[in-house]
Amino acid sequence: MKKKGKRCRLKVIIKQALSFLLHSITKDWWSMKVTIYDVAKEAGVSISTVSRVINNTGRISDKTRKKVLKVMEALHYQPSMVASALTGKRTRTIGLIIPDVANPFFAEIARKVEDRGRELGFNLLMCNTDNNAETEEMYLSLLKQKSVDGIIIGTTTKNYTVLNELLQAQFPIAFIAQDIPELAINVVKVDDFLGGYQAVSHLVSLGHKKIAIMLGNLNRTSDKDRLHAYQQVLKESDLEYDENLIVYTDYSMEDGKRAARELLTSSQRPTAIFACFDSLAVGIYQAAKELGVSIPEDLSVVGFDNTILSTIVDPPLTTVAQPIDEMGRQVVDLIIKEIDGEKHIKQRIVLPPELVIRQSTKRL
Amino acid sequence: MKKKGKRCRLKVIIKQALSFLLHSITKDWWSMKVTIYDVAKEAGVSISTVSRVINNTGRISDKTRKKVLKVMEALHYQPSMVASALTGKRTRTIGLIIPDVANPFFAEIARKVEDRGRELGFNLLMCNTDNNAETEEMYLSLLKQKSVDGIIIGTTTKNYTVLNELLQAQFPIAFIAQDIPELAINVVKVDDFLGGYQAVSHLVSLGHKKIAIMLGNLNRTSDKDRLHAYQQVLKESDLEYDENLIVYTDYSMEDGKRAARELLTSSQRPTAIFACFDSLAVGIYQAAKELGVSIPEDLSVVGFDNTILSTIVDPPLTTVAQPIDEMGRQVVDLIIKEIDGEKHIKQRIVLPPELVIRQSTKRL
DNA sequence: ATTGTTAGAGTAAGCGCTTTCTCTAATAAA
DNA sequence: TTTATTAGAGAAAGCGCTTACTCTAACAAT
Repeated sequence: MKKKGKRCRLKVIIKQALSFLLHSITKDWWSMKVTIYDVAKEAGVSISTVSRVINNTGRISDKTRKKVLKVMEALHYQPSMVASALTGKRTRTIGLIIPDVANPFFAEIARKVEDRGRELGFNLLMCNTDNNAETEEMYLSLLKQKSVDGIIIGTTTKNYTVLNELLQAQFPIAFIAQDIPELAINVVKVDDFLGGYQAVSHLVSLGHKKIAIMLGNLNRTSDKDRLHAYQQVLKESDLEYDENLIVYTDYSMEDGKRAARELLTSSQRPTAIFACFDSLAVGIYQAAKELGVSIPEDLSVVGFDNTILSTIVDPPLTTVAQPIDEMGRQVVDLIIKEIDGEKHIKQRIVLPPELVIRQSTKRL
Repeated sequence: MKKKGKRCRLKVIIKQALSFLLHSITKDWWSMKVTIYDVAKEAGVSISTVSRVINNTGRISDKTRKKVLKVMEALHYQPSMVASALTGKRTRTIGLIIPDVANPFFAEIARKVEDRGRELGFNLLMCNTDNNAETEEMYLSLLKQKSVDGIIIGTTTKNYTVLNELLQAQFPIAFIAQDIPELAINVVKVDDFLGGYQAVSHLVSLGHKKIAIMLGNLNRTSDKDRLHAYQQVLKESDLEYDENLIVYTDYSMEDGKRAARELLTSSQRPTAIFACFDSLAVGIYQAAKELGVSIPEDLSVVGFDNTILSTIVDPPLTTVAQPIDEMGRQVVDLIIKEIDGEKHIKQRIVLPPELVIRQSTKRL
């Protein structure tokens, strides 16, 4: 009575007083959290035995196991993951840091990641940062505080400090659609160079000579790679490289629209644009419509991502497909492999893109 | 040495041996999880004192507080939320159950909910169920096991059993864009009847007489309300009510497309369709395009939601706007109020919709 | 000078589990 | 029959924190 003092007070007294009812009552009407102690007492065994049947570890006689299981069911017992997390087990939760779920590309990624996570018994803590470094840093350390088992990052991190700390702490981290070449990290991404190459080649093969490229900032390796591809195709095709046709913007529709408006009204109006994200491409559609430029007659557009957007716009957008399904699946597998710690080696998985030709591009 | 046996072993020995370095070293290179004990020892106080400065409770002299804070910083100490959750404090995590983040409507909701949650210091555990009852039930109990502080539901639950259990257990729950009229629960939603009324009235005012409605299943109160509005407008306008113009489907683009194809090729082809979700409307656009039916010339379409989709399609979609921002904000506020337990009264918050007229509707 | 307060800080129990030991009884080996 | 094993289960420590309670020294009141 002294030892487990508090535990022995009101709660237990009531439980005991009513325990005779427990066998016949299946509904958890009383809803006082039932713990492993309650199960143990009710089953007449020790908590360690109960723990063993929960985790299916150690040796237990079949009779005991059955008895405990029955009681667990009768009491509607559900082990507290908080408690088990405290004693060293995983939280079975992973953090997902992305710029913005409202952006279809990331929404689709989030969906796939969650799906795979669920299959493997992990939940997703979703964090939107708008690529804001502070928010990102906040989340990074918050997630650690919450003891998530790992973090999947899809944002343009520049938080090398925090990141390095986590990395050094052996904290499981994996990047999706995003890379930091100078770090030994887990990455799953599409082959951006190849994707860019396919996109621009396609345009060139259609006879376009004045091809613009619209991209985010160069901190993103993916953007950089796509730009390099663009440059290389131009060079290989002996096309003139015009600085004015390189447009830096952000990643939203509005950004694309703004940039496109400028581009389309300039004296150097291109006949084709390679937009590094579908969302930018949509912005281009809108600007074009405003300006009476018709796609693909007056302007060919190639996007990147192959999100749902590309099938919705009119005309359907020719775009470079990222294997979002596969990517989502693989990051999760990657990070869980690291979580399980089976002498995991950090690796980069680069998946092939696929040019999906629809109706936004036309021979000149 | 016996009392805190394990705690006093290798880890602490190493820590002590190296403690003289701690003042000068700011990087957490050694990355052994630093606990409240380390801070206490380093600061020369008891853990309860450290706890007090962390939580800013009880009385502490300024001198002590400063000292402790300094050590916390030096050691890069971050309290474990798992541990504090076990001792009765909140996990500061709420669960969000929706059908599918890849659906723009829910993606936008998820975003707003997360934003407000972040402002208030809560994280979001995201769960996609595809409206599958089993998945939903699984999540419901999993979230409880993970001790989330509350659950926001945006799916068409039929899990009255589990739900009732949670409700009876006083577990904080709030619904968004979704209601179960026969239960006393927290709900934030748009006025579906009014929205439907606006949509159909608009169509009627444009001279349409053969108006179809496309909706999900009637388990959703929202769909039911919109249908009732449809019926009421028809009645008020003395228009013929034709069962064949009521189309039940699901909520995805594909569903909309399929249903629209049928509707548009039937002998009873309507001149206007009220789609209960933007996604369905987009499906209609696609079917219409396939069939050479032009919008709005041959067919007027009104959507519902006002997601990003409605501005992307061509022509821009006339739709009933849900105040997603406000809704997201309010559910979070609602549920947090219940979490904080300030004698919270369950309530339904019904927000006004707004008909946004774009170019998908035309006078007959 | 004596007693009463109280500010400031420490002690220790407890949260609900996991896990290492330890112990007992039953079975196998001698 | 005696001893060695071992299957099965309990005891107890510990995870990192919160908090009720206790204690002490300093100051105020008498």
